[in-house]
Amino acid sequence: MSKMKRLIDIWLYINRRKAFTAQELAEEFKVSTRTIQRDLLELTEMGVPFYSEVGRNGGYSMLHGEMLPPVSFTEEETASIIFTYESLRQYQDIPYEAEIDSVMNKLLAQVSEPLRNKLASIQKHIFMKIPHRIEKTPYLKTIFRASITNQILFFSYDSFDGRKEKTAIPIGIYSEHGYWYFPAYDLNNERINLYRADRIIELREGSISKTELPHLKQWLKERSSTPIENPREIVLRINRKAVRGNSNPFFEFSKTVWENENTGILHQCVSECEFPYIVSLVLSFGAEAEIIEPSELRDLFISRLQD
Amino acid sequence: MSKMKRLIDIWLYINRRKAFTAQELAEEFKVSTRTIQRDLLELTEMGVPFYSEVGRNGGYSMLHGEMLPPVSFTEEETASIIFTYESLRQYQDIPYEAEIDSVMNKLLAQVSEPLRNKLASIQKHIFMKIPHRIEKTPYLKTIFRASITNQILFFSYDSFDGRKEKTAIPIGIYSEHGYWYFPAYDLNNERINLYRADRIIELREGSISKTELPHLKQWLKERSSTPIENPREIVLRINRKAVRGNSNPFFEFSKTVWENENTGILHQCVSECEFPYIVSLVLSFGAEAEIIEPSELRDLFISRLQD
DNA sequence: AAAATTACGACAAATATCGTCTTATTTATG
DNA sequence: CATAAATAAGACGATATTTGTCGTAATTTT
Repeated sequence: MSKMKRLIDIWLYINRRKAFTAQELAEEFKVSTRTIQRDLLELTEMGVPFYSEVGRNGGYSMLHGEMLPPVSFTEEETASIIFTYESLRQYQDIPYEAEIDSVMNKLLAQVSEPLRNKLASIQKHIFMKIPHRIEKTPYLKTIFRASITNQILFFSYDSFDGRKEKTAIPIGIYSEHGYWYFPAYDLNNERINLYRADRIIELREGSISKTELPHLKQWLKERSSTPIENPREIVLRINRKAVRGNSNPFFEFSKTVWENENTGILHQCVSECEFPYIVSLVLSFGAEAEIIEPSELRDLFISRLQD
Repeated sequence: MSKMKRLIDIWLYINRRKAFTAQELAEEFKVSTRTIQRDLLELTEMGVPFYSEVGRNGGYSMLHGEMLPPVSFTEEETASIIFTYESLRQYQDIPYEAEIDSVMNKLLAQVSEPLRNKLASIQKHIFMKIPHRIEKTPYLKTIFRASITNQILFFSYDSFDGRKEKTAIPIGIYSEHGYWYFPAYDLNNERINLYRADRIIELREGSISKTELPHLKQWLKERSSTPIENPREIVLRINRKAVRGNSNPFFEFSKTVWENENTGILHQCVSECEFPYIVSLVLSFGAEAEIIEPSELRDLFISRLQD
């Protein structure tokens, strides 16, 4: 086996354990410990991050969170990384902003001039429109990290009815309409509440907790599969053009039977507590929508109209 | 210089040019041409993509679109790639789906078990809520590629008033509310129109065009900086809670003076042609908002209410 | 036909690598 | 405080690899 191959194999091998000795590697790779020492010296010079402790019970240990073995991408794979990075750049705050920049530099640094231009031009041809938010979310990365490690966070929260002190373990972060939200297990009332990241005024990191918590995706899934309370069938008459111009997800899940060129009858099953929302929606359509059933919804609509 | 270092340097060197000869490299690296030939043979075996042409004016040329030189990332940088990939996964369709998978595999393949779990758990703690769309956009990548290379596309488009045949050059793609849009230079009417990617029924690729076109970001910028036509100052009285619960970007750019605990006066400058939209908005607030000025807007509101 | 180029085999010289041995140092353990 | 188990590193000869030179062949352009 060539030396070059062995060096890479040693690199891979030591990456898989957190500690190792020269002897161990010598047996694994069937060379003398002296050779291993020389190899390790060379890997150090190449920037592979480990340190040694001399003496009994000594040995080598990986420095964590450092360089991983090199990977080689194709042009299209590199393009995919640049594409996804550029897509997320529209957010005011995202975790890993610094890392995104350094990855970008590493990828672009070593390619040829024309390819660099080609890859850079990807950035000019992609955009994600998200609502622009002025609120800063400086704690986003801390929250995200805490959600992965189950870390307790103490924070002041600017809630609906004033500032409050919270002690909670985040279970993940998600974005919607340009805001970042994080459900977190509140240690005081022992349930999972939803917080908005930009409403944190001050934050302190606590210890790692052992509590078993669902992760974000489970939580979202459970939440969306909760059966509708007080389900009610509603029927609306709507104008085709109104629906077409509207990108409201309400229409995605409803069934519409078209009566003629312009109007149709829409059936949808919603919870009774969503009636006020439906009324707002129909109001915003003006003359282009009409409530047919149930009569309570009609009444609510009319009383709102009179207000 | 060790052979390993020279091989990597040659790799980097040849990536920066599209063609080279053995002699040229021999002079550059101060070794014999025979050694260079042997090095190139080895690089070929390692998958570095170039081919040779024998004879006078021959030499080596890079094959483009293959493997790039290896890069080594830190743990956090790897995490950032996984984070951004996972964020975009919510989209029904994105370009580079296959490449995203293969990058993911390459990155996860070589790390140690615990780190792999740690990186994989990133995926469980991040989510981007975007409106779920059922419409498929199979041509998205083709459109995106065409926008980079200035390629002409022929397509059938399901437009507002029926199916139409189009000949256009896309200048980029962007997403909004879960849909993908692409402005494209229409060769028939010689202007840039906006299309929605999922409304393409059939698509054929044409030749590369030489036309000088603005790219997406320029176009978006010009579009947003177009001065407001018929600017009008509007004044609303609104309820604080209503604004708080609403994530409408309309409120981001307006100035609100709070009269007391609950209500405030909002000033905003909008184009006259947006009046119908403002009326919808105020309607949807019901009793929680009131139009103060201008009187035309009030009248429009009242007439809409009567409808 | 000549020149420029890749392709590759053979062989000896140059260089690098490796194992063994050695010495020194550090640290934990009993 | 001696001992065992580690790293650290120098010296040196044996072995392995790399390199340069030379030679031959093939291909392509001029």
